Amino acid sequence: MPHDLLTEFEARGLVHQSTDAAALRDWLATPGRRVYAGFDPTADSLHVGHLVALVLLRCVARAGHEPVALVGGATGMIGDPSGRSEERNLLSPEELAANIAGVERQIRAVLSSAGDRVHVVNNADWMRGVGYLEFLRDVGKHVPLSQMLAKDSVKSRLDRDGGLSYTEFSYMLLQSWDFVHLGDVLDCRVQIGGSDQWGNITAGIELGRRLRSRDLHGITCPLLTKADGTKMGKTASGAIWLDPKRTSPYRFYQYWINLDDDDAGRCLLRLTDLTLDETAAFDAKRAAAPAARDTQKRLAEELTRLVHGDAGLAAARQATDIFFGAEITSLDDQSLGEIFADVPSHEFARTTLDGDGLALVEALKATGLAQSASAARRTIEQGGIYVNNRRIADAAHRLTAQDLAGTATLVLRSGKKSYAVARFV
RNA sequence: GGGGAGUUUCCCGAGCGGUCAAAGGGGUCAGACUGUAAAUCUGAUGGCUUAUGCCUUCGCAGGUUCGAAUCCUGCACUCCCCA
Repeated sequence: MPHDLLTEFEARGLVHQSTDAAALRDWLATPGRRVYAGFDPTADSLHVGHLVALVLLRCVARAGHEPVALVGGATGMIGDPSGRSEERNLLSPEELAANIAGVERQIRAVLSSAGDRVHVVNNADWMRGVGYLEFLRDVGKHVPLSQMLAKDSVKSRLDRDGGLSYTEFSYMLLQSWDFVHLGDVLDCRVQIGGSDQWGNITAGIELGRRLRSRDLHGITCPLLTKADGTKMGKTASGAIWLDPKRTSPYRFYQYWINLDDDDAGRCLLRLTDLTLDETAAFDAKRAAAPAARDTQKRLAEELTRLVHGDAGLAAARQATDIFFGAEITSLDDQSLGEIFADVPSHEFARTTLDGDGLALVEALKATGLAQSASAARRTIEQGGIYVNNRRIADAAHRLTAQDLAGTATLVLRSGKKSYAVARFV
């Protein structure tokens, strides 16, 4: 590592706010320091928005320190009001348990390259046994209400109609205590998080000072946004998840491939392992030959491998080759099944192909590629429908055995990127 | 409590007795161009066995009329002003 961690973060545009930089550098000058980031199990999978924090932790490991990933088994029961405009619904214990398992697995997978220097902890492990009265006396007593009320996350909510419940208000105390506790047991003194976590982080720092006379530090990274101002990782059809069951490796890969030039450049810098020299080289290539989209390809490759492994990347690439390739003529069902595994599919009775066959319009409706028969007809007439990547412009077209790509499968496509598989069994 | 304004198709917003499945914009979906980009341009955008056809839709329920999103009555909700 040519630089210390903080300099590295700064060079990659990953610092939004931080506590005293000199003190931070000083503490991080010793290798093997522990730095933590928390992840609340609000769903059974993390999404792209969480990727930044994970990447930060990976960066921590690369810099010779030890990342601590905290899964919020306890805090997840409460719900963080930060950055939220409305009160959260509480999760059931079953949901929570499932979410914790899913999130923890993903964290371990993404951080696996850092080996045994990674610590994954769950704050439920130390919060479970803490009694309410005990907590109020040991922690609550040391947190001034004036400071809690001054936090933006609290203020903005109090100004709203919905307000905020005592439960969510207390969230800050739990996270503060986590920070102090990790200082106690792991000598972890730095917390990193998204910019919306600044209030919670500083609350923890303050508690550490009061309770332990300990110097804690915090860094927040800017929210990743796209050039158009929207959040990175959000699409019209929802978030991009890390769980392949929610977002297939192919769609994950495609998300990055489709980023525009500037966004791709920033993501390469912020989300990948590439050295600064390497990212600079990509900047140059992009300026010289934007059409080659080298940046997008490398970015998609790096991140898909990080999240889905080599196998996931291979599948995504193979699917991409087929999807954006020529007419599909001779592929066996097995390959088709694998390549299109993540594409919506629909089964029809084999006999529907007999005689006149199955109306294309019906097939489009059944697979969900068209909302209604009318919509299907319109799209066909506008030249937007393809069977096995061959355009069909006749709205009255009927599918027969001749249209099969494999022995029992054919591939439907609407527009450039929406696919569906029809299987005839 | 008194007075006023409003509720239209995914969203905003026109329409104010027939020519209204309803202008315009946004969004979305296709097409062209291109780099699986941006911008731009074109078309489409309630449903149906695709039909100068039928059905559903203009807050809800009734009514007037040959005919209503448009008029009347009641109800619900929203907003504004005066108390």
